Amino acid sequence: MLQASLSAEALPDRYDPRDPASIERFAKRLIGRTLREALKEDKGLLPRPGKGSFGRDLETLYFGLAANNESRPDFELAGLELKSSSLTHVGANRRLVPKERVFLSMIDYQGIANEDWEDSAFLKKNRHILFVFYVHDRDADSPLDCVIKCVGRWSIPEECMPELEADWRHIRRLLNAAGDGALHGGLTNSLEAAKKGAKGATARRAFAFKTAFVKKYVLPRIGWSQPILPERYDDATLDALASRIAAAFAPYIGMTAEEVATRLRLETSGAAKSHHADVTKAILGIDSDNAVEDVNVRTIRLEYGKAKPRESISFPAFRYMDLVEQDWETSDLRAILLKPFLFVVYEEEAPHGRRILSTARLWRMPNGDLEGEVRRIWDMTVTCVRNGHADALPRMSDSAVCHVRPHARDSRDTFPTPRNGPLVKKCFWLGNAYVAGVLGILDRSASVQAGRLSGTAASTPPRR
DNA sequence: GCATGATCATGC
DNA sequence: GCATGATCATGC
Repeated sequence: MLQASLSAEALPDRYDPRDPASIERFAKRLIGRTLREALKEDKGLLPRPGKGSFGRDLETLYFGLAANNESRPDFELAGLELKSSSLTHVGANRRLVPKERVFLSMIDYQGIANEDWEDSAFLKKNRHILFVFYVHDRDADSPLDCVIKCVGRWSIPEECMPELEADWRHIRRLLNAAGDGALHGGLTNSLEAAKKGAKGATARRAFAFKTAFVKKYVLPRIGWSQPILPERYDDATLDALASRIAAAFAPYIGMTAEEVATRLRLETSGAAKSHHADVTKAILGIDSDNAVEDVNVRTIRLEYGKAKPRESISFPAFRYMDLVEQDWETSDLRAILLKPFLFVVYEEEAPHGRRILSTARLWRMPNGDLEGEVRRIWDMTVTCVRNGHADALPRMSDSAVCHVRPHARDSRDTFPTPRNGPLVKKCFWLGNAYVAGVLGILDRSASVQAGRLSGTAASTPPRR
C-alpha cells in the first residue's frame, strides 16, 4: 500500500570512470553502511576480520582501482581524487566533528622547489576530491566496521584559494630555506605539512587539511550540516530541505527504529527503547540533546492496512486566560503552524508486524487551510472561552482539520478559565484524517469524504 | 470503527 | 513538577 515516498532512488551498482557524477552516485551507496557490509553485499568480498585499511580497501576493493601512486588523481579520467577520513563524537552533545586532519598527497621535497602554486602537484591532485567520511567507533575492530556517514564530491572553494596558497608558499619557503626540520603543523592555518608514517628519521610529511578547515569548508559542502534545519522557509528553501531530508532518510527506509538506532550507534539510556524522536534527530544529524527548532517533527504510526493514522496530532496545551488575549495574527497556534512539519512514518509491514520506517515527508500547511479552516476553529475556540463556554470547544466532528481536546496529566490537571472556573488543560489537534490526506495515504473516495468534512483541506495535494 | 476524553513516558 | 509528544480506553 503506502509507498515509501522518500525511499532511495536506485543507486547504480557500477560507475563510469570518466564521469565524476557517476562516481559520486556509486560512492553514495556507501552511506549508512560499513565498508565491510558494502564489500560483502555489493561485491561478495569478505576482507579478513580485524584491522585493514579503510582507504586502501575502499580504493581497490570497492572502486576496483589499482593502488595509485602519487601525482595523478585516483580517478584519473574524471580528475577526481578519492579521500577517506573519519568523524568522531565530542562533548556532552556528542556532536560529530572531524576526528583528525585529512592527509593529502605527500610533499615532494625536491619537486616543490620548482613549482608554482597554479601548476603545483598539490593542486593537480587535490583540487577535486571525492570524500568518504565514516564515523569512528572505538568498539569496532577495524575502520571497515565503522558506518559511513557522509559522501560527496568537493572542489576547493574559490574563497579558500588565497589562504591555501599562502600556506603552501609558506611550507615551500621553509623547506627551501631550512629543510624538513623547519616544518611543523602549527605554522600554517588551513593546509599543514604533517608528519606521516613511522616516526623517526624515515618520517616524511604530507599536505593535510586541518580539522578546522574540514569542519568549515569541507563537510558543509558535501551534504553534511549540523543542524540541518534553517531558520526561514520560502518555497525554495523548503524544496532544498526536502531533498536533503530525503537523502538523509533514504538509507534507513525499511528499517525499524531499533535497527536505525543500532545502525547509527545511537547511545540512548534506554537502549532498545530509543525514542523515535531521537532516531529522527540522529538521522538528520542533530544532537538528540538539542531541540529541533523551527520544524514540527512528528512521528506517525500506521497500522497495517489502515488508511489513516490512528491518532491525531497534539500541540502544547494552551492557557485559557492567555488564549483570550491573543489575536489570530500573532497567536501561538498560527506561529506553530507556520513552521513546516516533518512527518516520520513508521508502518506495520504485516498485521501486528514490525514497524518500519516508511516515509519522511516535509510539509507546510497550505495557507488556505491555515487562514481558513484553522482560523475558523481558533476563532470559535476563543469566542467560546470568552463567552463562558470553555467547556464546549470545537470537536473533531466540527472539523477534520483542527479540533480541541484535553492534553493534561489527568482530569484534575487544569488551567483557570475566564468564566468557567478551572478546566482540564486542552490543546489544538490536527485531525488524523487530515494528516492522512497530507501524507497521501487516503484513497480517492476517502479523500472525498475527508474533503467534505473539512472543506478544501484534506483534498489539498501534499507537497512534494 | 471512530470520536472523545483521559493518561502515559520522558526529560529537563 | 511540568511541558511535550505520544498513546490508551471507552462508549456510542
